[in-house]
Amino acid sequence: MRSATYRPLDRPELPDDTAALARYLIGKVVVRELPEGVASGRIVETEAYVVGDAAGHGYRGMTPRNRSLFLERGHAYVYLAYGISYMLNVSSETPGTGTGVLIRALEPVEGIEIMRANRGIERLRDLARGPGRLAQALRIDRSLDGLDLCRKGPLWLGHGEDDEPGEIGQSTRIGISRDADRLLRFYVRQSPFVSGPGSQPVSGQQH
DNA sequence: GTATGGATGTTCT
DNA sequence: GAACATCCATACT
Repeated sequence: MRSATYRPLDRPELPDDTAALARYLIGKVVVRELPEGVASGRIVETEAYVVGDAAGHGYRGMTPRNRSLFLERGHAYVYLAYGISYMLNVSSETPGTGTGVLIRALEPVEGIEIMRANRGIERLRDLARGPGRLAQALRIDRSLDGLDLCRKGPLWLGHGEDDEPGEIGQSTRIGISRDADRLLRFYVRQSPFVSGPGSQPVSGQQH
């Protein structure tokens, strides 16, 4: 695999609005720098947790766990879900807002053997299909919480090699109950690397 | 292929 | 005590 020379995202170009940021991040690249090498992947699925959203972790104010969500947009918010899986989020909007974008799935690009070792499985499609799997593949945990993702470092965001992510679908979010009807999940329609069982294009035909 | 239940940290009622 | 932005092993159709 060629060593990709990605350009980090510029904070000023990140959309202010959380849903727009979730849409914008599709096709961008998550880069993880580890001692044994670089692992990276294209973002194929995101979810927005917006202002006034009862499903958002920042909805009820700041706690020791979620304080990174209140940073200027483009910072990492990492938390442990169900005591088992880490989740990678990108903070959004103006500082103090407490909103963000959950990165739900990647198409592996670089360092695939590193991801296989971290996950303990072989199958390419399952390496980063789902937020917990993605974090495990890239060895993301709370030590990366609060990191500036717009600067090169142990974890950062870059532009893809082309800006053609493909047709983007929109649907309800997965695994939540509050504010569950809002179409705040974005994904690459034809990609096999998006997580199920969603993938149901609410805007499309399904009957 | 689908369905179900267990593991388990943090927050909230 | 219950809920939760999940994953995996196991059982079953």
